[in-house]
Amino acid sequence: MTDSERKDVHNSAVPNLCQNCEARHRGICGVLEESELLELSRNSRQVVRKAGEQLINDADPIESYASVMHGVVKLSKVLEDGRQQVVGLQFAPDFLGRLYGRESNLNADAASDVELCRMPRAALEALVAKNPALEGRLLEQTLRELDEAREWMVTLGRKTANEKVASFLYLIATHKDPTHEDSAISFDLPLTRSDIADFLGLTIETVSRQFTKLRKSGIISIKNHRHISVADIEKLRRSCGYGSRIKS
Amino acid sequence: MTDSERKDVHNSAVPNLCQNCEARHRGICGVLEESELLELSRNSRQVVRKAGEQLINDADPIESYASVMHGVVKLSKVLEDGRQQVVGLQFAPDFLGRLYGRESNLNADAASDVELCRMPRAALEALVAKNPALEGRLLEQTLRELDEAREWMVTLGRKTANEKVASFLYLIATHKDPTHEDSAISFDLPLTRSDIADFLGLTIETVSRQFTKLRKSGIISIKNHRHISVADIEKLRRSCGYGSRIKS
DNA sequence: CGGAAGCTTGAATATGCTCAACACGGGTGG
DNA sequence: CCACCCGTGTTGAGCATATTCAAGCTTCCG
Repeated sequence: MTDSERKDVHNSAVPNLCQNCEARHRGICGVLEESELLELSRNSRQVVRKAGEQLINDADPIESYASVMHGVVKLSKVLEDGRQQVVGLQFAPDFLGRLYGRESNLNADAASDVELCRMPRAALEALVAKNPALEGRLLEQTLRELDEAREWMVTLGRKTANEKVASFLYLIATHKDPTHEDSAISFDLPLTRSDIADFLGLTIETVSRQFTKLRKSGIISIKNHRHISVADIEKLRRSCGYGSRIKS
Repeated sequence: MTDSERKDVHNSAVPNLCQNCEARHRGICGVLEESELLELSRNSRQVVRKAGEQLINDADPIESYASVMHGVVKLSKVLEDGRQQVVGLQFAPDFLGRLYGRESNLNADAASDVELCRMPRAALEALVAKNPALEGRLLEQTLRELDEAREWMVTLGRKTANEKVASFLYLIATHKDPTHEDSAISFDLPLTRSDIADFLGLTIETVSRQFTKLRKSGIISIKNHRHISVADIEKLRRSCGYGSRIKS
């Protein structure tokens, strides 16, 4: 039991739903007063979805927002003829939904099995209007997402297929282990080859070939198509063509 | 003389610098109280830059922010080996600068001749902390930029060269005339072929060839390499592969 | 007028795509 | 238990689109 859990247990004002939610600490709920959290949680519901299920449709009017509690959510857009582009991935405890939007403008799907904490639009917006700190937290996340989107634009526009796939693996790896204290790391891919292709602007065949190439060159090893081991994260990083994202 | 100008003239509290600035109305300054505007303007300076001049470097620490008063600013990122990607264009009265960032993370260059209104970092951040409405305005702009970035990711990842060039022209055309009351429109390109190529993730040769193709198919006509006339904006839109951005 | 920068065009090439076959694993049902 | 199937992923061969390299043109400006 961690310190923060113990504190929560002794503090009757923290709602059950929020006890073990990451959004309570690092997510948007981290800036809320006890009374605000209580009020919001009364309106919130936990939602569970299987991998592949749609969460939000492009054209849907926005009736609720959510925090990602567990799993990976895939944001995508499609062209008329069906071509698809994944424009973002959201992990816990990210906030989900286009604030102030009329409609969503993009699709959100469960990439893995996910748990969300869904809250009604009006409840959140009322809270934002009342508490500037919440608006600040949302601004921070939006700025982070914008940075990520622009970083990815470089990948989409200027990198080779090989660099794209390496960049994707590097993204997932560093997300697993942000500090990367260790030079070796392994993880399960949260996306199918098809999703990866749509994220990278490639075909599944090309993605597959580049996986093979990275494997044969010893940069990664693959088990069961989904489990990736990276022996030396630096070597992977050097395969990315390298973006900005410089270590300070 | 417009109503708002007359009002400003009769109101001695509106600083000279701000009299004809778009940011005063549609930009970030639109949410400021008179006293706040006065305080901010005392710290602000108008800055003029020629096309091609660098405004902000990737690695620069952030010491000031700015509003675009006139012209077009190009945001870009480069890979180690020099490959470049334009990740955004900013027009008046957009806000310029990565709020809360340690360094800029991207380059900002004058795409055309530009005028900026530059304010010191501390002055703006103090104002943001004091006035939640300003934070709200910044959040709105950031959300808009995020929408645009994601829209462009589709263009970069999934469109053909021809659709990319059409999408670029459509972007500029609709920016000139957001209502597009008229089906015909003409304008000067604010970017060189090289910048356009870097925006679209193509080479200049491919961009040039697609311009020629669009011209030969009668969708656009070109004068002096820079001046574009679109006879029927709908026809151009249909060449874009079509994104989302649905008219409501 | 001459030179430079920006743009266009052409021919050959390469990178990633398409189409097609096959492999692997997990689940279902005989 | 094995046979079969379906979803997912891999591999190969041929092809298409965009790139590269090279030459020539237009516009601007001294």
